[in-house]
Amino acid sequence: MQLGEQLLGSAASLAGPPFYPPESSSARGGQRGQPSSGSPQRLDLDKGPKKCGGAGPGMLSEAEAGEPFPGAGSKQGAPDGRKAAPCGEAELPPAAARYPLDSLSPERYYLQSPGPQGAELGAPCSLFPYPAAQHGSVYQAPGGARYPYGSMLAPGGFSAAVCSPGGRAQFGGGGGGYQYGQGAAGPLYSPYPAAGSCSGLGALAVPGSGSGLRAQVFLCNRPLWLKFHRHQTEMIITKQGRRMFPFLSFNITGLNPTAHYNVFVEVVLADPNHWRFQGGKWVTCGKADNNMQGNKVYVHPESPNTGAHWMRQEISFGKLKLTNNKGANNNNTQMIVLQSLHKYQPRLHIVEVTEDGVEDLNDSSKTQTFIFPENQFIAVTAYQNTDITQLKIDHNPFAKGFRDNYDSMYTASENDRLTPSPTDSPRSHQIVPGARYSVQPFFQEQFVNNLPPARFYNGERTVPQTNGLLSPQQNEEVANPPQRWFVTPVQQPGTNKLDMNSYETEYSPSTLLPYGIKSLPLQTSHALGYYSDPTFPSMAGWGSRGYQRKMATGLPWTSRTSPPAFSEDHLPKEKVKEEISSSWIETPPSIKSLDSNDSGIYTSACKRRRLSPSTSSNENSPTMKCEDMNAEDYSKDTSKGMGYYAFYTTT
DNA sequence: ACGCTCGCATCAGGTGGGAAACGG
DNA sequence: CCGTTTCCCACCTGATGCGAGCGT
Repeated sequence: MQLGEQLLGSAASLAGPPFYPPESSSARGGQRGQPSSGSPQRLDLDKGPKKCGGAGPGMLSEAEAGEPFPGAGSKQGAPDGRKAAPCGEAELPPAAARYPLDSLSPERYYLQSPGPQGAELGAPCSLFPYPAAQHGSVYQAPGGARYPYGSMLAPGGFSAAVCSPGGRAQFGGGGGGYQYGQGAAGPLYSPYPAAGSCSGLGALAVPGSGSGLRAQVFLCNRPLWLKFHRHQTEMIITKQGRRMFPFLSFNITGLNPTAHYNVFVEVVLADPNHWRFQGGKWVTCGKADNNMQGNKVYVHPESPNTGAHWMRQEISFGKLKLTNNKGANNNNTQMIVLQSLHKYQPRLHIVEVTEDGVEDLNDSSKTQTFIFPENQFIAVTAYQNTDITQLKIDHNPFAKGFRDNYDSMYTASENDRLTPSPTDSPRSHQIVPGARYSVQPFFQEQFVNNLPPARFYNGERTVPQTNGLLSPQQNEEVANPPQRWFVTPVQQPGTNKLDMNSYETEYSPSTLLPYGIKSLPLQTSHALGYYSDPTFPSMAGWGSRGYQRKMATGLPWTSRTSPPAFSEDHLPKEKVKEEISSSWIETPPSIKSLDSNDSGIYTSACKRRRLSPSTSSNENSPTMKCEDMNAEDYSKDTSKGMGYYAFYTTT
């Protein structure tokens, strides 16, 4: 409990949003009758909804501005994928017990970043750690104590969204605080730096610099999250629990390789409002019920583990499930209990612990919290916004059954078309200035890519699609790299075809590395990801099985170093190549041959789906092209798509 | 005969849609 | 009556098991 609270507190402080005593909101929450089902407590809402109307616009805009992008989802692969991992998900991670999640944050609100759109999505900064400095303003919660926003932030300022340990003290045990923030206060807390403010990397905290190591976290599938966020991400919650999609996937750097850490995600209210989808927009209506009880924390199954372990590969929370069933939470540590129609903010907590997993509650400096505003989402029992639905269908492999056909993807309304228009699509990249590519998130492709699996194989896919897929905003990001994106991996000449074709090559987060990162031998099949071993966590949505399968084993995994220097310009292509090449993921023993993978996926796609004649999967299909593609070409393409990770750092 | 790889079948589980049920 | 939640459905992915084919 304490830990949880502390964490929260710290997080809050860093995030900027202060924690407030839950009083007001909690009171209402308690009234609700059926917490379990999560139904939005109508009591409060009832009145609220009507009110909403008015509030709508403003709130909406924020919501719409969307920062949300979910990313979760993967299935088995993932967690399990890391079979090698010490802790099985099935088992209650030791750490889990330690974080009484229930007590943690149910009542806290996370101050939502105001989210100037520009700042959020478009701002190049978004990819960078949010500068703490900008959060300097103090947000005074109604009746609450005031917490300086960024007070906790590292001096360097980068911690945008990061909560520093020190913050805990401020919150005292009171459990209660919550961060507020709804849009109103906007400017105050947002972790988002003012547009363009993100100055440079220089500001970034360097791991190890200063007192104590400061971790830096990258949101691996950020592009996908952003895409959802633009429309205000929605996450389905069900009694049995529903996986997030997109799911949370991070890359961490800056940890002490030998120290042990618990890594867990906490989901807290992003604002004190109850939301309702009205008139095609999300509007606030009434107050949120912050009394909702239930598990709010999901401890990564591999916790505790060494810093080296966490930094070695991508850390995915693909198995994390969201539920509205209070009753299920105590027993099920894989589920986080939420309330429908409430906006939530996931937080990543990294707590240094002893080898046996015991944390030092007296040393707040050992806790670091990272918040990515684009991860905000509204919990729903049924999708409200069709744009979100379409995004889910287009990107979540398990929802392929709902894709009429690939063509449809292209025929979708321009407004929200998820997939690239003919011009945007795959080949558009060719037209796009190289500069953009460089910035372009490599990973984006993975997540953003709407194309059917078959398309994934296309070697070109990486770059091209990315561009095409990017929404205008995203494109902007590309143009002005919001955060730092890492260069994509380059095909290694020596690798086999599979590798070439494999997603991992292109998409695997692992492949994306910040400059200067050194590769480490990959031990486990792959990142802590949840998408099956083969699959990359970050791939969240795609079947990864195939691709991974024949990934060359033994390829060294590259660990990331501090990002500071990411600018593409600074990255020598050669170096990138090296890194990429060295970043291959090791293939899990269980992995089958590539052929089976590829063929399986690819063929199945062809068989099952009607491929559009013009944009046939073949055309885009990496399968063919990838093979032909030489390493160099590949590297070019990949190098274009640089970043994938949103990078946050605590200081 | 043994081991390995590949292909196929099967199963478990995830997904959104739609209709029904529920509750204010 | 309306909004929300729940349940069931068809479809899909991914993991696994089994047998066939091949090489040693």
